Amino acid sequence: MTDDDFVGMDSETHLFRAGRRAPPVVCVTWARPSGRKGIEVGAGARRLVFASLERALSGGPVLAGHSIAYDSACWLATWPDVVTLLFEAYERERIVCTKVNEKLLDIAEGTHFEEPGRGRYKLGELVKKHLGIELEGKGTLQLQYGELDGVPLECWPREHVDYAVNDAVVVFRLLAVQEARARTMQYSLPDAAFQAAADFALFLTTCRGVRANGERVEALLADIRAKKAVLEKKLVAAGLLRTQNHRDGIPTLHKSVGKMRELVWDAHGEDSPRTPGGQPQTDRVTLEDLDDPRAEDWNEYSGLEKTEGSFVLKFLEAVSRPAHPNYNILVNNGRTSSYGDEHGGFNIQHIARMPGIRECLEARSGCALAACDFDTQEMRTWGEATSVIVGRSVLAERYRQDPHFDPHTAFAATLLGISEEEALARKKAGDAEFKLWRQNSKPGNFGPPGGMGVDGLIRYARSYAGLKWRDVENCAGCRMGRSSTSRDHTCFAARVRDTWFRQWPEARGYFAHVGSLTDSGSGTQVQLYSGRVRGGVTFTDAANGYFSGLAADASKRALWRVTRACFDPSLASPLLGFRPWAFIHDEAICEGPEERAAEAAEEMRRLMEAEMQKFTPHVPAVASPQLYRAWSKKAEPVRDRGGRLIPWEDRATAG
DNA sequence: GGCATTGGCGCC
DNA sequence: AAAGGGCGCCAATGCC
Repeated sequence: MTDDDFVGMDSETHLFRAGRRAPPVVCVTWARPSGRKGIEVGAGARRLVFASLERALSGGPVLAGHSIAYDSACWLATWPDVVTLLFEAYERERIVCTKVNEKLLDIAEGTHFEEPGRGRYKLGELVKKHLGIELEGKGTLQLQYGELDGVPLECWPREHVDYAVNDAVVVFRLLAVQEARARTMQYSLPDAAFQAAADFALFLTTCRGVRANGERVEALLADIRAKKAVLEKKLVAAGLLRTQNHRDGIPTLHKSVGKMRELVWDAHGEDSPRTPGGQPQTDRVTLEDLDDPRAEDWNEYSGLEKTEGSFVLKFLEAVSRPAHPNYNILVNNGRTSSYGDEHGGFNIQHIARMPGIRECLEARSGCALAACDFDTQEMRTWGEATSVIVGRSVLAERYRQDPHFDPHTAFAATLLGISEEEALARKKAGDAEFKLWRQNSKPGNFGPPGGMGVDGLIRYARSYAGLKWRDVENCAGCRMGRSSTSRDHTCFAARVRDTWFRQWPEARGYFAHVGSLTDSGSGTQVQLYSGRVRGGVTFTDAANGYFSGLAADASKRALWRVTRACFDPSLASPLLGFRPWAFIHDEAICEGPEERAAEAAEEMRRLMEAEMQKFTPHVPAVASPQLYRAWSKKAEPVRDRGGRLIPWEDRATAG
């Protein structure tokens, strides 16, 4: 590695806090492989950043940093006019991140995992692991740079200068180790710079943060607590809730899982469904089968506890100041993840869809949320994957014939033994029975592509929100009915799976290929188009990987395009001034002035479809925009007479 | 008592 | 031959 290849960079900043996740820059350091290095503050730091980006764009060294998305966001916050240069540098793959690289390499090796809260990918940990160096000053010196802002460099304590410069030095030393690792694996990290760009986009999303409506949160909390109080009386009487003295002396109620296990055992004995650890299972589906009011109360109580603890209490903190959901750019299958922290952040990718929950989060005053999600994204990417791997895909052909093809209606028609024309007519007429069949056919389309078997399909169908196969009547040859148990579903599930294989004949060839990858138990998968590698995959990992990873790549590209349009004035996009607000796998949501939101959402659709189309050349890409003030899963696109999008209003919470 | 693991469950 | 995957988080329990 020479000075022409890379320059390691790092920034020290003021402390971040709620509402300021990208604080002002205090100093910027740089280091070259040859040993040259330096530190700049104030106007010098600004000149360094601009010059480094300009050089990178004109064939000079690529900028490398650890979590450089953070540095980039701080540069942008401190010097807003760096925006076009910065986005252009990311776009042209002139910025890379050693944290992203490390994850990509670990995933390729099959050794990627994250120990919760352990910071396995922090600079200090990686430097210790790969360079055998213990970095001094993390958590102490690092927190003191705010006090040095404005102080001339010659007055800085030596250790503060050395600490900052050293971070830039270890970055390119780490990069050298990563390049060597990549060489041994014969892996060129083809999407490293792109993942770094998407990481920047996601960090900007975190910076924006989300606000909650205090009245809605309070009302929801009161409602939950009232419902809990009613159930508590009954569950205490049944011995399923016990009081325990907390150490501060306040007695609190706790569920007695042991007692619940006894009820399951009483009902099923040796035949009880078991957890992997061998205990009688107490999940929702098992308890529903008990047909015991105590178990019903338990299920309802558990749901309320989950809603209160995981969602509503988090929203409470977002009432008086923004909360900042965090994102992780890369997990094993190529997707992102989201997580909470001690600063009031939370995992925004698992907020319940149940009406009333998401609605607590809303746009700031004068703003609307412009949202756009991909239509049946993973069905389309499976169609793409089978087109490429098998050479022919009925599913892809159907999408090409009709970009708005509905695979669930088609599959339900086959299951029911009726024609697609009749199915479509019944769907259009609002036929309730057909609607139920369509809903019940979804697990059949979602599960089997990932290699799901009959038992798995039953479990999936029974836990699928708002769906119960026991409600499917008239299943010839089955004993399906209101009192059916999980075993009675086997016949239906087997029929669903067989029908699925007939519906999409490309499935045989797909699984043959996936099986050949993993013949020896585990194998290596190369992602279509992006070339990202994942090692140590099992059959089901690989079966899922092709379509979920492809969808993830497309969605991240789409988010990048949307984010750049929001920030970079040189694009003069209708999205300019809007800010990405959330990213939920197949959906992007931006926040911005209500009066421009319609055009913004339409532009999101255009950009997202264009990006997705690059990843599914055999299948048309379709995305749907919509507007709302409060987040909701119930929302639908609403247009005025002129066809212009207007914000969707929830009848339940309007007024 | 505090930390680690398990079971369950929310999302896609 | 057969085979859902990916997360993060909470409460209860297990363990030292």
